[in-house]
Amino acid sequence: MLKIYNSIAREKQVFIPIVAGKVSMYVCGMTVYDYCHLGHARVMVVFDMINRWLRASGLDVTYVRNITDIDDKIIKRANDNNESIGELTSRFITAMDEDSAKLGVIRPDIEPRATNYIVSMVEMISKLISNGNAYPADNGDVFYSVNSFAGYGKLSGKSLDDLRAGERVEVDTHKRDPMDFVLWKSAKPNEPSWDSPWGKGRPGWHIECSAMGEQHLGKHFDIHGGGQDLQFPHHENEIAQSEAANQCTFVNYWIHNGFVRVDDEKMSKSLGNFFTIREVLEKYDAEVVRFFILRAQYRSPLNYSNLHLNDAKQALSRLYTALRSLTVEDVAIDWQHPVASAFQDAMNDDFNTPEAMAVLFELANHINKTGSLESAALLKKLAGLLGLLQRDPETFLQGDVSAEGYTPDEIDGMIASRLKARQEKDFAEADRLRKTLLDKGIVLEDTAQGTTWRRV
RNA sequence: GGCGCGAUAGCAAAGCGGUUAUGCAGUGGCCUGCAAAGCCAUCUAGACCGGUUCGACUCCGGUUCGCGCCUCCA
Repeated sequence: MLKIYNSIAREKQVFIPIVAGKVSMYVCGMTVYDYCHLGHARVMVVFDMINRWLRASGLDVTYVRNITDIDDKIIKRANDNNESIGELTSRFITAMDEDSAKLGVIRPDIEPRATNYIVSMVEMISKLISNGNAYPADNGDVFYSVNSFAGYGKLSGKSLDDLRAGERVEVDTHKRDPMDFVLWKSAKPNEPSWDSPWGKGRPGWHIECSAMGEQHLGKHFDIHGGGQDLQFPHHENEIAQSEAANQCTFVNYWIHNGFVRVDDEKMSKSLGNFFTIREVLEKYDAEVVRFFILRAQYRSPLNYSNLHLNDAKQALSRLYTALRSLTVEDVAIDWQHPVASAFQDAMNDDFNTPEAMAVLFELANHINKTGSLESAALLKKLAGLLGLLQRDPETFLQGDVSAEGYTPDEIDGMIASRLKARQEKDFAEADRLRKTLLDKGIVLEDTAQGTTWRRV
């Protein structure tokens, strides 16, 4: 029985799909004007893990993750770069796909781009106006009237009075209420624009997700996710739009993942303290990064540092070491098995990956003690549900993202020389060779089957 | 100012009203020519103050500190 922490209820709830056996899930994806950073990596990996677990649980999942390919920052960046918006966005969509593939993320079923759904957005805005939830202002913008929607604030736990008291919203004289937000922005010179009943313009940010969600998953669907920072105003506004337009509940379960931090501060563009995924992948194996992300519960803050990545690398090495030199068969998971059952319980408890991983380590310990092939098969299979441990162990243990030092052939040659020295009881020479390799980060391990090596 | 989240050992990170979380690092032992890996053992916990209870890291209240949202943000 899967339980999910539902942000709108502020508690864990048993997950009951709208249609038995099926799940409709929408996640707010990236605005493509720059490379993805580690915060984006967390969203991609966390919801990939959720997607995988829902499927492993036998559910038929439709996973939609949108791409925002039109907004202020994109327009500005394209101008700064002297390139077209299309060039800019397709460049960074390609980069995003590369990054996510490296992190072992399975592509969502549908990846809609905002600019392909302008018509749906215009329709939805028209509906909101005729329902009395939105109004065109005299400057050509169309605003959503927050006062017209009784449930405004139910996701973020904010009341309109509190929000107004915050008084951080810039006063726009065209708005009836300071909290009203824009659905349609009238075109300014040299900006991309589309025709609409209110003149040329482009959509506001929030409306795209309401429109694309409805197009692909219907007016009412199961799960909507994204980073914690989207809870307000983005998701709050989505609810206001969709529920006012469609007169029904928009989403049953809201899932928000915690931030990646640097020095206990949120990693963000505006703070400038972010690391791009590709920067990190220059130093660390992508699977180590994925392991690092899933080692924390998805709602907890996750501090990024080299120390923690190194720690994660050591831990993942332990799992791969347990599978080393074992021939693992691909068999179906027996969920009656107590270990598999413990893993399942952990995952069903709001996707508790740290506890699920503890089960994997207990399995590794058992394999190391007994050499059980059955346990090895189970370890690989369970870890696979998290998108981990699917490579050949030697490939992982001997891999080196920086690709410096000796080549495998050179290492094998030195191992052969060392073996000869050992046979001749010339341990000084044998140790010298071992030390030479160690200085380059190569550790030798003498086993009954011969000498193996790995990179530290 | 309003709303919310958190505080666990050297570091990271979970569950749990009473019984070893787990990983990394450390220490001792086994193994090894010596190592490494592995195995065994082991040291470091639950911010502070009250309350509930036979018993609290776990529940309740308060204090302190940290973080987030309230403006674009994953």
